[in-house]
Amino acid sequence: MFALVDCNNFYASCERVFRPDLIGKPVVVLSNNDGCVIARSNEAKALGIPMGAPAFEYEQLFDKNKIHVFSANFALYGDMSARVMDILSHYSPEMEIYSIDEAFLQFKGLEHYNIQEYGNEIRHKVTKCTGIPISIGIAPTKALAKVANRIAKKFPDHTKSVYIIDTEEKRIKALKWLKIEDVWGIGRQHAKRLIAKNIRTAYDFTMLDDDWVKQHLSIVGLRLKHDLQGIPTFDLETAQPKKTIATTRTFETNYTEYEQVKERVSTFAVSCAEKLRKQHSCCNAFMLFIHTNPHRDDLPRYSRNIVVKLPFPTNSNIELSKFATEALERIFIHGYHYKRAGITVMDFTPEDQSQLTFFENSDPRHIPLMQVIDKLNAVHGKHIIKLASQDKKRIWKMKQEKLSPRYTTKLTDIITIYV
DNA sequence: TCTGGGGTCCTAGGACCC
DNA sequence: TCTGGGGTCCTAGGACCC
Repeated sequence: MFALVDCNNFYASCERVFRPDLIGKPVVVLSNNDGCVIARSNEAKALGIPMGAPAFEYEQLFDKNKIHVFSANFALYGDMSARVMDILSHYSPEMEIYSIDEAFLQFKGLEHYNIQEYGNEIRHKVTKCTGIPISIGIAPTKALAKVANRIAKKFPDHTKSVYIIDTEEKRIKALKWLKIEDVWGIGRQHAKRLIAKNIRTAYDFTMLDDDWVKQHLSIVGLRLKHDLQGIPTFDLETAQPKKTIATTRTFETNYTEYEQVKERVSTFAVSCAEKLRKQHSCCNAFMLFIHTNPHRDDLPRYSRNIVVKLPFPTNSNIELSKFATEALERIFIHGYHYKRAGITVMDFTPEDQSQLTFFENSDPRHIPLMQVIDKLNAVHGKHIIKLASQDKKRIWKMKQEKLSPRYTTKLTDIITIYV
């Protein structure tokens, strides 16, 4: 059996852990730059705030309904996630962390356990130790565990937030209940096509012909169909090193000057280099993009990206920053109002086996240098050491007007308890 | 009028997830 | 005025090999 454990309204729940006065009240969390809504408590959902709602359009609604608004506090969410995952790992040696707020557990050798009680215990433990409410779906396959989780979430009173699909009757009932557009792996495009064919539920989908599914939804869709039929098709996946790593940001204001954009690009390159070193990879290529605000019709639009193959693999801040700013020179055009830029590094080789090339190589002195920089940044705070091309005067800042304290990761932000 | 039969690798685009 | 930031996989088609 697989269990899918999912934290309820995760970011909103993290904020509430340290603000218990907000329990039962509407809470939303905004994306970077306080741009749009990325998490909502149940009360906020009930008030009709959609996922991705632009904050500026909903300001009045927030005020009118006394909705508590938070800027994204990823330091807090990442730390709370680690706590939840740590607890979950005690309940099964086989676990896949699927996202910041979800994990699959595989249950083996629990045939003589009462699975329902086991699920209740996990739920109780996580809530007690972290304050984060969770829902658990348990079923013979991963896709069905996803379905069960949805039921647990939708009917918390009935299920006590733990639902098990362990009979054919339950499987069919669940699939007939689940709308096709809510099936894990069926996105907008597929849903549209399926509804046009009068496939309205997950059950209808499992009744389709294999060949048709494969032809229209590829092998991915066919595997999903089998998994929903109760034939185990998806295995637990172990953490793999990433194949691409990106750092991209929307700017708080429009940038018109090359120097402004160059500073951001240099910082994105450094961020990618740091992430590369964390997984002991070097990149052989990257993609840089810049574009103007696509939502503004009154300003001329410009959007370009450039893929650069490197002469040698690297994960040095200095080299990557240099290549990135050189690439920027090639696509930057004066006169536009730039709103967003980003870098994706790709085509990785392991750090310890980068091939020396004939003509040009990564500067070997950068290896110990980067080690020292990483160490200093780890001990003395993020980014105490920067390149001269980065943000000396802090010319940029992110809009974060409603940021909560870093309760769990910064000593000065720790809560005070009055006894 | 008739024009072979295999492969591999790479890339762009499209779909999906959180 | 103000609209996020990451990832994965698959397929088709083109370029190239013999």
